[in-house]
Amino acid sequence: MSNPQIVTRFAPSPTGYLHIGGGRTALFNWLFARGRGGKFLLRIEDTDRERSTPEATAAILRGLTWLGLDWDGDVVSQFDRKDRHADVAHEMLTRGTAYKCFSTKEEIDAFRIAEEEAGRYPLFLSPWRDADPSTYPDLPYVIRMKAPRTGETIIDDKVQGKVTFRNDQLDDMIVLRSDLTPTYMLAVVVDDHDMGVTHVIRGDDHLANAARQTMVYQAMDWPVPVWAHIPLIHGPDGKKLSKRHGALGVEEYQVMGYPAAGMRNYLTRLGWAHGDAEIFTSDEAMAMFDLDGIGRAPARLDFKKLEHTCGQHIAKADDAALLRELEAYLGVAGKPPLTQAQHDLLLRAMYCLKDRAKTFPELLDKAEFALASRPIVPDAAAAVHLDAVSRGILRALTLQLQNGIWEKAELEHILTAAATEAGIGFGKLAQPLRAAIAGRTATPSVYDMMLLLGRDETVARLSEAAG
RNA sequence: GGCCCGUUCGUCUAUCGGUUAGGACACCUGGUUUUCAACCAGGUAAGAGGGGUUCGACUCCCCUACGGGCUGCCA
Repeated sequence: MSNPQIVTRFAPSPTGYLHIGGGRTALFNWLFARGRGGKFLLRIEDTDRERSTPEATAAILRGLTWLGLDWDGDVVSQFDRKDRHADVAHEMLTRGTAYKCFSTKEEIDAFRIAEEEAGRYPLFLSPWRDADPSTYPDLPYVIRMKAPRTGETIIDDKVQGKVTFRNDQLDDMIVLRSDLTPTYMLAVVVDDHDMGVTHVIRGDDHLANAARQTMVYQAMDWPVPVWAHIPLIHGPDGKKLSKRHGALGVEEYQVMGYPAAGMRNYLTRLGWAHGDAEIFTSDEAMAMFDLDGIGRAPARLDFKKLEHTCGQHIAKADDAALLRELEAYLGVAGKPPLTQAQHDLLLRAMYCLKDRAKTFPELLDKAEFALASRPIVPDAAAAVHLDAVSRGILRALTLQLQNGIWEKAELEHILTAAATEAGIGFGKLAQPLRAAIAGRTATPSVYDMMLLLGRDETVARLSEAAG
């Protein structure tokens, strides 16, 4: 079962929260590695000192943790490895696969602008590429890769297929900046190589980069990893996901009350399929997941399906685990924590709550009977069921409930008889009961609630409502 | 502008030259029901457009349209 040669990684840049698309990328890497006994590594691409923040790193780690995506080993900071990156850049120099370029940023910018205005492709070709080192000035320089100028570079991508790039379309990219810090193009390759990454699964915005990165691998004589560039997620309107679509950060989904297992399931199925499999656990997903099941087209977010998937997972969840996740939700959503009594009652009630909710807010709403304390204040919809006639029936019922045995068969007997006596159907009786017991119109079965609450509490609520 | 990728029901997708184009969500109808949720039965709904190749194309090729990505001393 163990397949030690498989190593994947997730490598976000810490410039904000964990994006929902990033979460899915991480998920795919995690599923692929874990399903094959491989390793899933985490690297923070923090070489951009201007935009990287420790807060963002913390947010990314929180997001991954909430999603249940555990990584192997320590989190790698790309910035911490800058010396190694610089060493590799200099080794490329020695190997003759890179060169020093003394062109200034201003010169290059001016060149690009001029070329674009002339309607040409602004491909900058450094005059220093083949310069004699004896002519080098004593000025700051960058190290550029000496990329092949002819032929083509082929990316054999597990998702996109074979993608060909003409080498004369690619410039000699900078690998080491004039301040001696590495660029992303160099850092990713060096890190992926050093970390032993075998499969690079990432967003397809990196597809073109893969060609340039391949050149770095070749320049260093390193084995090129297996590529899998997955399409980005789009908003419901098919446009690139942006702020106006609402929730972008993974943590926002936690705050909205979606369970992590449901999120994982939904995100796995978004852009990936394995026959007709729709609802599955993460273990099942690991067993099924494969790179060629990933679609080539960007997928759109569909909240209805997300909710349905989450509902299925809530219904199947273990009571205690679900309650634990519910309490975590309460925390992040800024809602008051459960008292011990509420906790205990909710745990006993979970069996009749979990199959009627798709999200935690819904579950909480159905659980109102267990959370509220007397006096029960009915909401507007429930209040209409507590008219004079209903209150009379409730009053009569209260007397009978004080004596009977507190078990379902007996309660059924009493309630059915009460309905018959009042000349109404059971449904007509159930609504005032709900209003009195829970203050709501949508609740679990009245029997479940009465049994859970116990005789004293039930009778007290009924008599209060009866007035 | 150049290069690259994509396009099957409203949405996520199956299909890997021959199917009445299947499933799921959503929606509609009916049923069940103690409200909500769930559940059962049924239904509406798709190969972007145009050319080829082929006995036969959703599937292979080309063009167009639309969407996306890259084109930084950002990642």
